[in-house]
Amino acid sequence: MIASTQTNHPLPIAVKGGKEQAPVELACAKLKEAGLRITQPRVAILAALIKAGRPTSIDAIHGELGSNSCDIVTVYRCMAAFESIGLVRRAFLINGTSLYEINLGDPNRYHVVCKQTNQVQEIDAASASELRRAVQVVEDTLRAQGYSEVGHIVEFFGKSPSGSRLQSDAQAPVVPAL
Amino acid sequence: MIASTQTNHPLPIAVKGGKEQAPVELACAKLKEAGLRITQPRVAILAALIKAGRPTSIDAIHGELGSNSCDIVTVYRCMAAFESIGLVRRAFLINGTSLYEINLGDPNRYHVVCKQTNQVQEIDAASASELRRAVQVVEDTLRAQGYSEVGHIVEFFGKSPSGSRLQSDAQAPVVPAL
DNA sequence: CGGCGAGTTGCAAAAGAATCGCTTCTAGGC
DNA sequence: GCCTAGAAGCGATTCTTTTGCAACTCGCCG
Repeated sequence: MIASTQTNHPLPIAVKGGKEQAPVELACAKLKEAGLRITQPRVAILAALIKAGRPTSIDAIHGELGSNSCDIVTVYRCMAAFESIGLVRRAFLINGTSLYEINLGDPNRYHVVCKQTNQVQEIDAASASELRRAVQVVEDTLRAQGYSEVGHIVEFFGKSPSGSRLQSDAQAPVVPAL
Repeated sequence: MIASTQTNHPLPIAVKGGKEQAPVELACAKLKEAGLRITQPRVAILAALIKAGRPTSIDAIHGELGSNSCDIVTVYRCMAAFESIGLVRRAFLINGTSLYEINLGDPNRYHVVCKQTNQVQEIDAASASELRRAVQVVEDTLRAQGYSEVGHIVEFFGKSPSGSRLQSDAQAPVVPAL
C-alpha cells in the first residue's frame, strides 16, 4: 500500500491546475501511455525515485522500499523498462555502476559526483545550459552523419570540499544518495 | 624534442628520424618519470595500445598480446596504474565496461560509440573543441567551488549508419577508426 | 657484475553487478 | 468475474573486475 500520502485519486491536486499533477500520478500516466502496466512494485519504485529527487542506485532504491518491498531483480527490470520509455535517466559512477533519476520532462541535468562519497550534486544552471548546447551540436552533427537513436553520457567527478570533511565516513551520512 | 637528452639506448628506430621518438619509448619514459618500472608485460601492453590507436577493451588488448602474453589480471592492473599517471584515458560503454586509449599528451578526445557494434569513432574536430570549451567552463566552475581532482566522462552513443549494415557482425571488422 | 628488495606478476578465488530461466501471480480488458 | 499477456519472485548464472598471496624480476647498490 502506498499510505495516505497520496489519496485514492479523486485527484485532489491534479484537477486543480489541470496541469500540475502529483508526480507519481504523472509518472504512472507515462507508464500507461507507453503501454506498460501500473503495478504495485512500479508505483513504489517511482515514488522512491521521486522522493529521492536525485540520481539513486538500484540498491538504494530497493533498500528504500523497506522490508515489504519487491525483489531487487524487479527493480532492475523496472529501471530498464523505465529507461527505455524515457521515464528515468541514467547517471554513471566511475566504477561503471549506474544511478537512476526520475525524468518528468525537464531538460537534461548534469551532475558532479564526489570521488570520495559518491554524493551527487547538480551542475549550476549557466554551465549546464552551455554544456547542453555543445552536446546538442555534437548530436545534431551525428544525426546529420546518419546516426540514429543518438544519446550521450556526461558526468563530472571531483573531490568535493564537503566530501573531504566527511572523508572518514565510508558512506555519505548527510545525503544517503547511495 | 628530447631526443638528445636520452641517448642512453642503442636507439634502434628512434634515431632514424632524429626527432620523432617511437611512441613506445615515449610511453616508457613517462612510466619511469612516474617511478613505475618498465617491465616486459607493460611494454607489450603499451605497444598494443599504441598499435590500436583507439579506445580498446582490456580483453581485446589481452587478446592482442598473443599466447605468450601476460595474465589478463596484469592488464587490469597496468591499466589502473597507467590511468592514475595519465598515460591512458578511459572511455565508457553503455554497459558500464570501459575502453582504454593511449594518451601521449594530445588534447582530450571525444567519441561516439555504435550501439550495435561498439565501434568507436571520433567526434569531428569542430564539435569536439566546442565541447571541450563547455566542459572546461564546468570544470573551472567546480574548482572555483572548491572541488579538486576534477575530471569528466563524455560519451556519445547511437546507431551508426555503417553499424546497421554490419549489424550481423558481432565485432567491428572493417572500421577505419577515423 | 652479482645480490637484494620493493615493485610486479601469476594464479586461484572472491566479490559484485546485472541477467536469465522458469514458475507463479496479477493488472486490467472483456 | 474470467482470462491472459505482462510482471514479479526466486534461484542460479554470467561476466567483469578485484583481492590475496607466493613467486618473480627490474634496476639500484655495493
